[in-house]
This record gives sequence, C-alpha cells and structure tokens, in this order.
Amino acid sequence: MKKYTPSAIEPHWQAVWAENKAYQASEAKDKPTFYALEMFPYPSGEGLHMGHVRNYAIGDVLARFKGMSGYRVLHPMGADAFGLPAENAAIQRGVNPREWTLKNMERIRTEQSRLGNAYDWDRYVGTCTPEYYQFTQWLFLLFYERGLAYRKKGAVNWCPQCATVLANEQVEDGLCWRCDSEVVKKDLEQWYLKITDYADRLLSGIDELTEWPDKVRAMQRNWIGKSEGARVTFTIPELENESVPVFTTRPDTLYGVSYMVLAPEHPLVPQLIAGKPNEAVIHEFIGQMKMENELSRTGSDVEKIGYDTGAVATHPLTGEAIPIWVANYVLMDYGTGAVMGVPAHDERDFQFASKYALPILPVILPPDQTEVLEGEWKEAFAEEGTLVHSGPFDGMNNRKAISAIADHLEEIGKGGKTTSYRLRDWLISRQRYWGCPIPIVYCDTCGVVPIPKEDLPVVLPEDVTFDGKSNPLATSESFRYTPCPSCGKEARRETDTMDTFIDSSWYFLRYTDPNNKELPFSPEKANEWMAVDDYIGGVEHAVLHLLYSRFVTKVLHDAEMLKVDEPFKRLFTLGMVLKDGSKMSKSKGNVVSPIEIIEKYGADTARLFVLFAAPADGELDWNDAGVDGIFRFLNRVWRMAQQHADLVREKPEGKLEDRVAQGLNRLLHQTVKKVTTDAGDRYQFNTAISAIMELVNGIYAYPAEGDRGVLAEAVEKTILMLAPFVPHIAEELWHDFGYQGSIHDGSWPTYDEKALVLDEVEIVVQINGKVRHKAVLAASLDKTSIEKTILAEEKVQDLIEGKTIRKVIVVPGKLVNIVVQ
RNA sequence: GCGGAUGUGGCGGAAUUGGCAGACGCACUAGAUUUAGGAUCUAGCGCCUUUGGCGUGGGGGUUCGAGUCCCUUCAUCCGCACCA
Repeated sequence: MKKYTPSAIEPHWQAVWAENKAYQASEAKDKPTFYALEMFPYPSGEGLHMGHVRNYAIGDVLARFKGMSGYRVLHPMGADAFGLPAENAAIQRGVNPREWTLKNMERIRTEQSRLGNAYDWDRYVGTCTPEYYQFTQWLFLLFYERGLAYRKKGAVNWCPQCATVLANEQVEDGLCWRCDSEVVKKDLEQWYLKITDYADRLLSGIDELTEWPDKVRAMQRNWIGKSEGARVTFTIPELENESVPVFTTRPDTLYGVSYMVLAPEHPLVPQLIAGKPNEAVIHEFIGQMKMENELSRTGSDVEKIGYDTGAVATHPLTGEAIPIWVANYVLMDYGTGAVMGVPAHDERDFQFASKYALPILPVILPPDQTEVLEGEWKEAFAEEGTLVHSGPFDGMNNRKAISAIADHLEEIGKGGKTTSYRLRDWLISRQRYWGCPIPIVYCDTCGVVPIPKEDLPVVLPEDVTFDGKSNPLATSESFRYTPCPSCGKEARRETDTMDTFIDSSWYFLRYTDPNNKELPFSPEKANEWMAVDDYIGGVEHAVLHLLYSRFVTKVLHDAEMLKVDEPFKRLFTLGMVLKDGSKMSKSKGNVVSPIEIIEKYGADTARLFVLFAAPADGELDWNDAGVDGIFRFLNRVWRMAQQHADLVREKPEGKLEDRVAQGLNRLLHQTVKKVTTDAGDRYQFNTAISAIMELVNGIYAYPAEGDRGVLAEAVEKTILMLAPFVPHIAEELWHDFGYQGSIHDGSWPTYDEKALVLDEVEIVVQINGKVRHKAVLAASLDKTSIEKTILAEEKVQDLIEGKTIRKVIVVPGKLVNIVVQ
C-alpha cells in the first residue's frame, strides 16, 4: 500500500493548481457568485503565525465548500503593505523600506501557498505599489471633491515614539495602539475625513448587519456613541452676552443648575479670567492639562479638579447668575466643551459640588417622597421622578419634561433638541514616509490645490533621510517642491502620508477589478461581486478597520460607484491561538511555527487541527498531542481509501438489502447533512469534522462481507467531504480513485431525507423521568400503539408493579415517560 | 459604572425544537499484534458508599421531563469608560 507522505503530495498538487490557475475567479455569468475573504496580512519580517493559519483555514474551507456547491467563487489575497515597521527597519538597519516590504510580501505569499489555500493569485494586491496607491489617492480626491476631506488645526494625539499623530481609534487607554507609548496632545493642522457626517447611517446600518457577531455590532454602536439630548444656551453678561451652548441629556434638570463648567481648552476661558483673582492659577492649570495624556486626564478614577473663573453666566430660564468654573473632567472635543452642573441629579456633578461646596438644588422628587429634604442629599438622584422648583414645569414627570423643556428652549431661542456623537472625524495625516502620499500641494497664490486625478500617482520619492525624528518626505528635495497644478508657480507638496487604515478600507473592492488602469474599480465589476459574502478576521478590527471600510463603502455608494452600502454581508471573528494558556509570543518562547508544523505533518494536518481543536470563534490552545491525533486520523483516512480504491473505481451498484448496509447508508446521509450545515452555514468546523470522523469509524466497522455498493459510495463521499478541509490528501486520493479532474471542481455530495428515516427506533422508557429501560419499536407506530406496546413489555410491568400509573407521556421516536405513584 | 460573552469529565469540547448529558478527539488503563512506524487493532474510561445514588458554577422556580426556559447569586474573560 502506498504510504501517506504529505511532504510529497502537497507540493505536487500546489504546483498543479498553480499551473492550471485552478482557483481563478470565473468571469462566466453561469453561476451565482460567492465572495470569500480573509483579512489580508501585514507583511512583517516574521512570516506567518498560527493565527494566520487559523484565519485562512476558515476562509479556505468556506471558499472551497462554495466552489464545490455550485458557486463561482472569488477568493483573493493580498498584503496590507504600508506601515511603520518598514520605516523602523530603515531607521534601525538602514534597509530600503520598499525592498524590505517586497521581500516580506514574497515570503508571506510563499508561506500562504504552502497552506494550500485556493486563492486567485492573479488578483494579488499590495497596497504599497503605485498601481494600488494611485487609487488610494484617487479616493482621497473623491472625498475632497465631496467635501469629506478637510484640514483643521486642533489638539491631536501625538505618539512621540512613532513620531506621528494618531486617530482617536488608534489610542487605547491613552497609549499608542502600535507601540504602547504614552500619547500626548499637540496642536497641529491636519487632514481629516468627515466620518461624522455618516455617523447616523453608520449607526442605523448596524441593524441590518444581522450576520455580524453581536459583540462587534455592540462595539461599533458604542464607539459611535449616539446620545440624544438638548443644547442649552447660557449667556455671559460681562462678555456682551456672548452665548455659551452646553450639551445635556438631561434638560429636565435645567432648574437644578448651580454652576457651569468649561473645558480648560475652551476658547472663552482666557477672556473670562482676564483680571480675575484666579487668572494666574488657571493659566497654569490649563498648561498642565495640555501636557497630560489622555489617561491621566480622563480616567474615571482621576480626581476632579476645578477652579472658579470668577465670571458668571445667565440661566436661560430663571435669569439667575451661575458661576462659571473650569475643570479637568470636561472634554473640549465632546459636545460643546461646556457642561451645566446639576449636582442633585448627576453623580459627577455631585462629587464636584461636594468637593467645592457648590449648592445642590434638587428639582426632581423621587416617587416615594412628597417633599424635597434639602441638605440631606448624600448622592445624586438620577432615577425617574417628578419635577419641583422648576417654574411652569412643576409636577411634570421628568421623562416628559426632557422633551418639554427642550421644546420650550427652542421656542424662546435658547437652544433645542440635538444629538451628540462620541465619534470624531478621522484624522488621517501621518508624519511618516512609508504610506500613501496625500495628493495635495500648497500654493502661495492658489492656496490648497488637489493634484488632478490624471497626474496620479504622487510617487513616494527615494531621496529621503530616515532619522526617526523628522518627517522623511520633508527631507526630499525632489518631492518637496513642485509646480502648482493650477497656476504653474512653484508650490509646496503636502509631506504627510495617509493613515494605513485608508489603504485597507477599500482593498476588497480592488480585488473585483485588480488591473483597472483608469479607476480604483469599475462599478460593473464591483457590483458583480459585492458585498463580500463571508469576511473572516480578528476581533481586534471590530472598530477600526471595519468601521472605516463601512464608511468608505457608503461614500462610494453615494458617489454611485457601488450599489451596496455595506461592504461585508457576513462577518466572522475568529478566536486567538494560544499556547499553554497564553498568547504566543517570542518573549514567552511559546511560539509554534506554522512552517515547522507543515514540514513535520503537512499543511492538511495543520489545517484540520486548527479547525477541529476548538470552535472557530473561541480561543484555541495549541496542543502537540492533538496534532498527532489529527495526523493519525488522516493516516486512517488514507488507509481506508487505499484499501477500497479499486472498489471505488468499480462503482458497484448498491442494493441496500440488509440492515447493515442500510445502516451505513443512513450514516452517510446523516453525515452529509451535518457537514453541509455545520461547515457551510454555521461556522462549526469542529463538529463537521467530528461527524466525518464518525463516518470513517463507521466504514472501518463495516463488515468485509457487507454490500459493496454502499461501501464504495461512503468511501468516495467521505473524501469529497474532506476536500475543503484537507485539499491535498483529498486530491491525491481522488486521483487514486481514477478521476482525472480535480476533486475541488467536483460536486458536493447531497443527501436524501428518505435515507435518514429509520424503520425501527430505540425508545427510551422512563419511570418518573428516570431512564429505566430501552425498547426497539417500529418507527411507524402511532402514540397509542407505542404506549400499548411499551406498557405490555415484561420489563416495564416489573418496574411498575404495585404502583398506580398517573400519566403516560409519549414522544414518538424518542421516549415514553410513565408517571407512577 | 455601561455593554458583550462564558461557566459541562483529567483536558479540548458535543448536545439546531425542553426528551438517553458527556458525541468526536486528546490523555490514561488493560489486552492483542508487529522487521520499531510519530504504529495498528480490541476493550475500558464522569463521580460515589454500585440491584442503587449523584452529576452541566451555586440557590430557587416552571414542567411528566431542564445543560437548554424563568428568577436569583457567584466567578471568569473581552470591549468601552468623567462622553455631560
């Protein structure tokens, strides 16, 4: 018998598939389309890790399964190739970022090939190539034309380590998402994309993403942070009644305002404190706040610190004078940068007022009280109640008052209902070299001038210096100055590049039309494939990449380049791969190299193990003994197929005359049904594989003298069902069965409900809910006959002897429960 | 604090609708067999005081019947967090 040698068969079939372009997406319109996509990798210098293997194995099973099930499949791969590590390599080792990246891309690609994934390599996309990034620039210009790209000066997140600014989404707990350095604030003029214009659509669109994990949907909702409330305008008499709007979700508590707080960065603060006793102290405080990082400034356990400006504002309804304070807990970039303080009904305000002895004015009466007990407030009351001390609104339920007071403010021109979002605009400028240049020039005569689309790409220059401090593009003499596209005079180029998340927010569209020279993609081709039917990746992109991609897709939809306005129909987030309970990392020394596993056991074993060992959405603890088990299973499959290969070639007619043959036939159909739904619909690869294992066990247990036809069919279909999981061994065995074409073009087996029906079933007999006996009955019996037959059984008679039957529950095909006393 | 999960043998995990808890695999035990291969085959494998009893984090409930439904409680993980 031929021995199973993955190291021989895997490279062989990989070469054959590549030669035949076996997984090229078909342009023929004869079948429904299926777009399977895994998040593309960043080509680091490390090559593939187990997380990649797991990610790609899931995607490949789905792609191959759909391919065998009558779809034409688009299953592309590429590389998210711009980014800081390439530049750091340049700084540290003096290598060229482009060469370094291209080398890594090549390595990852080779390693991906060795996994046997069914990619259409002709559609390969690398985001750092001018062929790709010219269209990233094209998209920037589209955003610019549509008023969605703008420049703004403001306090931005700056990572000193990476020497660049970051978007809000890229700051985690006050630290840089990439290098964990403390992020500081810096005042800079930067480019933004107006994602806030789409906040409401990005939020409501989540409702339609029913095939996304709830967790991710919740995270996105949370991130967008829609909050309905009211704008309330206070005026400042000493500044000629300058108005200061505040945002509040509780306009019902407006009569309880005892002070107002501005963010330290609020533009009115310097005027308010001019000449006041606290002027110097507050200036110092503002200076401190600017130095502080996000975490120490806004963490919820940070103590509230504030100063009285000495100025007052006028309450819009009562006309009373309200002291104006400045405090660390008010953020300039949420709402209006100013809040009203209602200590009686807000926990934070209560803390602040208690600390600084500001008045606490209750205006909502708890339902169980008839009178406000002044001076006895030990905590803020934030529940439902009735308004008191609120002028014309006294006696109103506070929920109703939220709307009533907001409407009233609107009538008198002092505010009105409004919505606030936590989401901020997307800051895309990066002071780094290895990214997509922003196609803009600054001309002394014409101002900000976009590069015309026909002059793209704006190519990254080579004559740059990497010192890790300054923006490298600014050091390029050839790049920095260029004639203004509008007037022809010398103008300065924008020397920042774009956030790499822009590159990855449209790559799935490029795959549909990867060689287009005129456009990022033709609407016709994109519409043919979009949306992505199955998108597989890590949950770490739940907000960043997935939110940006949704935004870009909606803009392209509005620009009439796409019919869909959501990019990913179904999303699957896989769990992490661990070793000994913790994340694999070089520092812990617990990294299992995919390539070593492939060399030792073969890619098929690696794939099958990561799919079998745990549910795909949970954590997977790598287990060497488990890998051995999977390798043994594949050997068992191999022996089974080799032993019966001649039989499968003969295709003997199955007669299904005896019970044993019928049993194997039923097991086969059951397995086809389970594998089809588990692997095709439910992402339950572990149970699909265990079902196939049971079938293999069934075939081994099948007697040598049994019906040949059923056996041959079962063996052949076992291999067909294994094909998406373990493509190489399946292909090899398929050819051993005498087939010429690829098993992966073959049809996925179907099952027959009729074959699943049993003529005899085992009925569990319970007495008072406890299993006491089992009986085999004809499946066709009705309830009454089952009851009669069971009660007549001798064993049952013994069990209920001397007891009174109170009730008999019969579930046909399953059980009989006799309730006795 | 808000939101999303998860709790089942020695281990990873099964159990679409309320109907035999522990499929499948790992590990382990005993036996068979072998020209030694990372073997293969057969049997066993939740716990206990074993004609029986107990058992899906704990407590309560609904039901003839609960891992599954309801209430309550504990623990762990993840995300967000002074967002007015």
